[in-house]
Amino acid sequence: MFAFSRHFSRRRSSIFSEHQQIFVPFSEQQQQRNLLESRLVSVLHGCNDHNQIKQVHAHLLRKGLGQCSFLLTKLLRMLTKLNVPMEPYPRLLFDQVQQPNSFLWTALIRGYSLHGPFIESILLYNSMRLEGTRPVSFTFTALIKACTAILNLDLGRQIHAQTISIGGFESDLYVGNTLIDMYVKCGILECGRRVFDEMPERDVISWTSLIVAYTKCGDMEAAAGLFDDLPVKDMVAWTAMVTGYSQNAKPREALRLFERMRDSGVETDEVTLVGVISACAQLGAAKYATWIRDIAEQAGLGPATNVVVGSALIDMYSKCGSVEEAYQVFKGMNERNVFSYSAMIVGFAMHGRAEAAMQLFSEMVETETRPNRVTFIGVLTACSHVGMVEQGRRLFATMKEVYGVLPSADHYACMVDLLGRAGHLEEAHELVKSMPIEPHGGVWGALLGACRIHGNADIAETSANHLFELEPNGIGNYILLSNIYASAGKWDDVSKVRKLMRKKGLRKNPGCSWVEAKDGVIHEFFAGDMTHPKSSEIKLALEELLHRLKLHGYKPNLSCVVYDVSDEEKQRLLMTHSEKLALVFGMLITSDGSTIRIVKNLRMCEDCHTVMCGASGIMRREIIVRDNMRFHHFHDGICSCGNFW
DNA sequence: CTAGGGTTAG
Repeated sequence: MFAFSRHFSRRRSSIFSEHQQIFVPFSEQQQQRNLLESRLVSVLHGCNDHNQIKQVHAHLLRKGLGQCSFLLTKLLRMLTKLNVPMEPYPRLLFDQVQQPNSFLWTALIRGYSLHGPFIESILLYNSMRLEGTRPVSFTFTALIKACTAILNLDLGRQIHAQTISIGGFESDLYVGNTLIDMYVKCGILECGRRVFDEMPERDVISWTSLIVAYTKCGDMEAAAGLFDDLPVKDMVAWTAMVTGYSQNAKPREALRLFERMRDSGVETDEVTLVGVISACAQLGAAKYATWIRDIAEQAGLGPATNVVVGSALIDMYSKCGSVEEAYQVFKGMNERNVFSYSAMIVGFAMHGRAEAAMQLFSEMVETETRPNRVTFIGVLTACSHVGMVEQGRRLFATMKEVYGVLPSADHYACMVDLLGRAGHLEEAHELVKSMPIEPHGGVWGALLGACRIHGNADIAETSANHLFELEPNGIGNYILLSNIYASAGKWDDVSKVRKLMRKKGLRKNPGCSWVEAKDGVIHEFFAGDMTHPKSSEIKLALEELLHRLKLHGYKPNLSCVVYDVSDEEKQRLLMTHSEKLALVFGMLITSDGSTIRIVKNLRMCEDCHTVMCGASGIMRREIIVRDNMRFHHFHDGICSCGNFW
C-alpha cells in the first residue's frame, strides 16, 4: 500500500497525458501477459542454450500466446544473443505468427543481419514493406549493419535513401552512427564524414566512429584534430586514439596518449591494454615491457586470467628480445587459444628457435585448438630461418590435407623464402610459376631476397620487374635490386635502377637503430648521423673496437656498400651504419657484462653482423639485435642464426 | 539498436 502511494504521488507530479492510462484497469489477458512477461524476462535471463528457449516458447503456446508479437520478440532477441543460427528454429518461430508487428519483424531482420545470411535481412525488409508494416529506427540499424557485413555499398545507399524517404529516420542518432560505420567500412570516408556533419545531434559514438576511420587510413592528424574537439571522451574514444597511434607505427605517441588517458582518470580495459602492449612491442624495450605488464596485473587483466592480454604479452616479450619471458607468460596462462599458440610459435620462429616452434606446434594439434593460417606462417618461417627444407615441405603439404587450411599467397611466400634461402632458387622460381593463385609482392619479394643471398642477378631481375608492377612505390625493392647489381659489380645496371628511383621520386628510408639505456631512455641513431651529443666518444670507441677486431682477423666487408666509391670511402661509410653506432653507444652506457639490446628498422648488413659477432666475443657481451625480420643473439663470438639469415 | 582489439610475410 505504501509502495503504491509513493508510486502514485510520483506519477501525479509528472506529465499528465502519460499517467492517465496507468489507472485504466488491465484486462485479464493483459494482466496475464504482464505476469508472463516479467516471469519471462527473468527466465530468459538465465537461458544459456536454445532448448530452454524452446521450452519457454512451448509454454507460451500452451497459454495461447503464440501470436503475441511482444513476447516472441523477446524470444527472438534472446536467440540472436545466444548466436543460434536463424534457420531453422528462430525463423520457424517467426513464421508461425500471422501478423507480426514492427518489432517482431525487426528482431528477425536483426538476427539475419548479425548471423547471416545477410542478404535475407534485406529480402525480409521488402516483405515487411509489402505487408504494410512500418519500420522503426532499429530496423534500419540492422539493415545497414547487414550491408556493412557484406560490404555492399549499393544496397547500403538504397537503405540510406529509404531512411529519408520513409520519413525522418536519417536524423535518428543510432541510424546516423550506423551509417557512418557502414560508409567507413566500405572505404568511403567522405560519405561517413558527410553523415556526421549533417547529423542533428551527435554523441561520443559518432565521434569515435569517425576518429577510427581516420586512424585506419593513416591520417592521424585528422583523427587527433577530431579527438581534441570531442567534448566528452570516454574509454573507447581514448582507446581508439591510442590504438590508432600504435597501428600507425607511432608507438611513442601511443604511450604518451595512454599516460594522458590515465591522468584523466579514465578506466583501462583489455582493449586499451592490447593497443599499448603492441606499442611497447614495437619499441622493443624491456623497460616498457615490465611497466605495462605491471599495469595489466594491477588492473586484474594479467595473462593468467585474460587470454587476449596474454597473447599480446607473448608477442611483446618476443619482440622485446625475451622469448623465454614470452614462454613463461604462455605457460602461466589458464586459457590458450589459437592466438596464444600462434604468437608463441611466431615468437620462437623470430628467434630462430625452430625446434621449440615445431614442438609447440605438435603440442597444439593435440589440443582442441585448431591451427589457422597464421600458425602455419609461424611454423613455415621457423623452418625457413634454420633451413629445415624437408620439414617445411611436409608442413606445406599437410596444412591443406590434414588441417584444412588453404595455402594463401603468404604461405607461398614462406615456401619461396624457405627454398630460396636454402639455395634452391630454381625450384623456388618454379613454385612461383606453378601457383594456383596470383603471386603477390611478398612472393616475388622472397625470391628477390633469396637472389640477394645467393647472388643470382637473372632471377632477381625477373622478380624485381614483377615487384615494380605490383608495388611501384616499394622503395625496398629498388634498393635490393640495386644492391644485387652492385655485389655483382654491374655498376651500369645499378645506375639504371638509381635513375628509375629518381624518376619516381623515391628516396631511400634512412637506416635507424635504437638502444635502451639502463634508465629506460631510448637512444636513437640514424645512419651517418653524427648529431648525438656523444658522437665523438662513439666514433673513438668504434675505431678502437674495429682495431681490436682486425687483430682477430676481421676485414671490413666492402661489398656491403652499394655505392661505387673508393675503398677508403667504403670503409668510412661502413662505420656510419646505425647499428654500429647503437652498439658502441650501448657498450659505453651500460655496465660490463650486461646484455645490449638493439632494434633496427631495416635489415642488418653483413658487415655489421660480423662486427656484432666479434664484439660479443672480445667484449664478453651478450648482444641481441632485432632487425625488421628477426632476432640475432650474439654470444661468445657466434650468432644464434648460424650466419643463415 | 550504434563506437575501440590479439597472432602474419619479402
